[in-house]
Amino acid sequence: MKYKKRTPVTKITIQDVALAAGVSPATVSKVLNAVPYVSAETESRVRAAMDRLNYRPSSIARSLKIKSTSTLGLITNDLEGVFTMSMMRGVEEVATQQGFSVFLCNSYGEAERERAHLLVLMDKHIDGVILLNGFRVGERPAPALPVGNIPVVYLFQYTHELAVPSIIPDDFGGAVMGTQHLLDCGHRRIGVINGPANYEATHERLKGYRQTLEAAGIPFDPALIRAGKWYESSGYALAHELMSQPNPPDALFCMSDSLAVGAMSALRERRLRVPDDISIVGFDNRAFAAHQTPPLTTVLLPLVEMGRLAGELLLQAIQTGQQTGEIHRVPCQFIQRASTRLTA
Amino acid sequence: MKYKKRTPVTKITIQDVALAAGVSPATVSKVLNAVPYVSAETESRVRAAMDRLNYRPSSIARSLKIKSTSTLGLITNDLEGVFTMSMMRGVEEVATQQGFSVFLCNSYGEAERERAHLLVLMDKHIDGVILLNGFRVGERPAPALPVGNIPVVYLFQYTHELAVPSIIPDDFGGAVMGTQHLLDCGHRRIGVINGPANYEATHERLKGYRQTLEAAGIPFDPALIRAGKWYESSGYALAHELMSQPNPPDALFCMSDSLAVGAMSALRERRLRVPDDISIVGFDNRAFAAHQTPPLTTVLLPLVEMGRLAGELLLQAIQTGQQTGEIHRVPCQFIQRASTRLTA
DNA sequence: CTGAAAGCGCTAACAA
DNA sequence: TTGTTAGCGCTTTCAG
Repeated sequence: MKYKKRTPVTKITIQDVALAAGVSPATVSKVLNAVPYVSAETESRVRAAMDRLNYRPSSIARSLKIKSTSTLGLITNDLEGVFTMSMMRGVEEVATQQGFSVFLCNSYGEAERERAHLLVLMDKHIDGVILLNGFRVGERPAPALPVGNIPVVYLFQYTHELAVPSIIPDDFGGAVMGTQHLLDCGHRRIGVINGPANYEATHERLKGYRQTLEAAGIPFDPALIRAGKWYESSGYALAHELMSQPNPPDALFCMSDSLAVGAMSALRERRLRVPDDISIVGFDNRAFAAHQTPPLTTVLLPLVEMGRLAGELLLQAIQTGQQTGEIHRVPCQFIQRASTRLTA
Repeated sequence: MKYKKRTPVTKITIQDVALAAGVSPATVSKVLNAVPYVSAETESRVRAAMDRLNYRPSSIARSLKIKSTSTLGLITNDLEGVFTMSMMRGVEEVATQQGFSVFLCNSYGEAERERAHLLVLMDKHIDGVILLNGFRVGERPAPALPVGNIPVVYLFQYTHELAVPSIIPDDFGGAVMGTQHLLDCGHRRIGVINGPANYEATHERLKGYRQTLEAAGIPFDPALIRAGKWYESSGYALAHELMSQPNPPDALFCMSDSLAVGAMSALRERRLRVPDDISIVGFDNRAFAAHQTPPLTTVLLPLVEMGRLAGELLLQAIQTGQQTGEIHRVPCQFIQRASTRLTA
């Protein structure tokens, strides 16, 4: 009776519930937030009123009061990049699971747009932000706008200007896996078709290859190494080059699945059967890898897992209020399919 | 590793600005919202105070008052689908441009998750929602949760249960373009490699092909038509089938770029040069189409444009408060590259 | 255990 | 033109 009744046709508020349950709004708030010291009897009466009225608390009003929105921002520099999606999926997954929503923002790689997004995100009081790179792992500067004390994580990139977590794949480890598998298959002359030198990944992967080889007592032979673009056409051309040498490789480690597809097509032209005559391993585990003939053995880039980790680290930072400037290298995963096999 | 601890920071409010400018909060609000009848002198004083204090209004507080958040929800059933990204890009583009933010939600195609997302989106007071399909165009039921009076648009899908706008590509028109081009090149026996029958697109496209042929006075020959999966391997197999017939086609219209890539590889095996011996046209304009050898002539699926339209229609509905249950077919676009050419 | 009261930061009548 | 006054719907001391 002491609480003003409001028109029930509009939004149902905590007041309405209080009135219906014969308690005060404060009490309703308490059951809403699972605050202890509410009698079971009162609680059930309130709960009953809530779902009788079909009550849904307003996150806006709540946010205004508690200064937190259960919302995070995801700013990507490339919404078309081949790797972007999977990482986003991982982020969305853990965010949703923990009751957070994610704002999707595309900066197109432009600082000005990033600034603008950061501005509105901060106005909207997001609790944290992920800066996602869709192209290639690399270093980048601080956010285009000082984010004050809101937590940040770098995904598929890293920075030294801020003490925030970064998440990148373990390219080195992935190359070790691929190389070791080929070694285990009995191959001794393993050719490499790599990507452009301006990707850190190409160096990491080559290093992984080289180190694994040397650990197995096999000398590194520069004649077996080629590099070009990441595309199929490059794989095609370089495989031909590699195979037309006097002492050609008996296996090919292609540092992207596209490269591998191109190489397979060259191999086919040379009447070499995969995997009978030559084994081939790709990298990335793109969707099409499984649909090749034969299905491509490859090294999975742990994109979804990286996205998940990004989400987890961000949520953790939001909850604990602190974060460390650590670089997390997420391990790759070896995917055995039919383009490699044990040699006799 | 360095720890970054977050320090509490006192937010600057409209009060602070009012105080600093020697006016009332109401007046500051007025300049903020460009309400007329504020003297130029006062306005500039307020503005000065605002940026001296580095003031940023709280959208939360504002939203609570005005009951609108300049935010929309985007719920996709597939965050890995090949078409999803481009559509999202279009949506994000127009949203950002009009000062809206977009919440990214993945339903994984499950009604329960869609419901859950819708629930929190509505709690967060979004102004509208886009239901995006990442797989294939098709009909679907109403949203998994009654959305009351908030505007909805269906993207890459449509419904008859709700009078809301739907946006789909004009597959028929796209097929007409591809076929007409091949006709213009001088081809008369145009083979078709199609996708699975459980995609509406395959029927629309075949219809476009057939109608264009007949309009040109060329009888439809079922022997020239093949269908299978959308994958490369299918294109490869079906191209072989088609070409091993007594009277083989002199051109191939593949209803996806993947199919076209597979077909090209079969053609290469048969020692047929593209485009010298045979022309080939794809569909979709996936990223890899441009990187084939030769670069693939194809029909662009207008995904980004569709995303944009979805955003525009939604924003329009938000502004006008009304929407119509119309199905918008966005035209495809012909992309000429090097896999087709005029025959002598 | 429950409720009254005081806001969170902003907007919108209505006065002045 | 500008300021006063009420809230938007919720949380949170602090009394009772």
